[in-house]
Amino acid sequence: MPELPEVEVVRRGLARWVSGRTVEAASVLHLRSVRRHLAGPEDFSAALKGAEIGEAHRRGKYLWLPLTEQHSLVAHLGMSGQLLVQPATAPTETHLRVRLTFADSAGTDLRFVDQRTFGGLSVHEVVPGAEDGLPAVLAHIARDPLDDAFDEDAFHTALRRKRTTIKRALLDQSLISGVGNIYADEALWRTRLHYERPTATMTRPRTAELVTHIREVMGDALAAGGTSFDSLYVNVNGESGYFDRSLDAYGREDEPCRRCGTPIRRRPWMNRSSYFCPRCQPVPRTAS
DNA sequence: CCCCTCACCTGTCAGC
DNA sequence: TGCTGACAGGTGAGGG
Repeated sequence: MPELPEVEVVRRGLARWVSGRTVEAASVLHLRSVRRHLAGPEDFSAALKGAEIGEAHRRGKYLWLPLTEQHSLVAHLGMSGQLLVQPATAPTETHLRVRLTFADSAGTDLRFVDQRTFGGLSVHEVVPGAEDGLPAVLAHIARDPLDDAFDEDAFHTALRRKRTTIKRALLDQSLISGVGNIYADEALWRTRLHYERPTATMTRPRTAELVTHIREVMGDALAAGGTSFDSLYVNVNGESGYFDRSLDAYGREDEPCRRCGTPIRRRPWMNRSSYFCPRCQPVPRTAS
């Protein structure tokens, strides 16, 4: 499942292999993959036809490519999405949903492949005056912690104001973007925070520590997964080597905590799972 | 307004 | 062998 580091790898691949090219045609092979393009698939294809693709941008797990001064193509990979630059002659993937062809002689196309169709592509209006072509529909997404413009003070203030728990807050994209279930558990383990810690009890130094650990865990993942983009493939798959080697909490139920040896526990949480060390990350004394 | 739950989607795997 | 259900989880609509 692509999280921020994987999406950043995709962004770099798009920048290298797609930016600057002119779209010849866009074919929609699965309606659900363009459901966020409210004007429908024909309008989606028409908006892309003949457009010159601009610089590749990312905020959290969203990607966008400016098409004109007023419109950008937005991509979200969801749970299983991939953007692949393939030789035009390569066989059609089982879950190919959208294909873009280009008006040049490079001989490659851009394919959106998505088994579970949680992700999608859509064209949206740009925030007026936004030089990076930021689509208005993404304006509410907070900066991510790898972004120079990430505002740690504002994040801390928002945490203090909320009456919720820390892991919910980490997954709230309007507070901080790019953190998914896996990196939330990893960062909380590194910070020795229980996932149900009330956000209102966070101190400024504790927030700073947490943000540092989020940056580190994402940076480690980017370093481990960032080697494959220098190829013909704009590759994302959840099987990056990082996941196999470097996780301390996520997916390690009953395995010993790498700090204290206590078995890692798994708890059902919001229709998913939370993994934590019951000794390093004790349950907060108060639940409110 | 704020917070929480759940639908959406498909492939894999454990258990019967 | 074949069926059933749990699980994976980002996002946003809708309910309380």
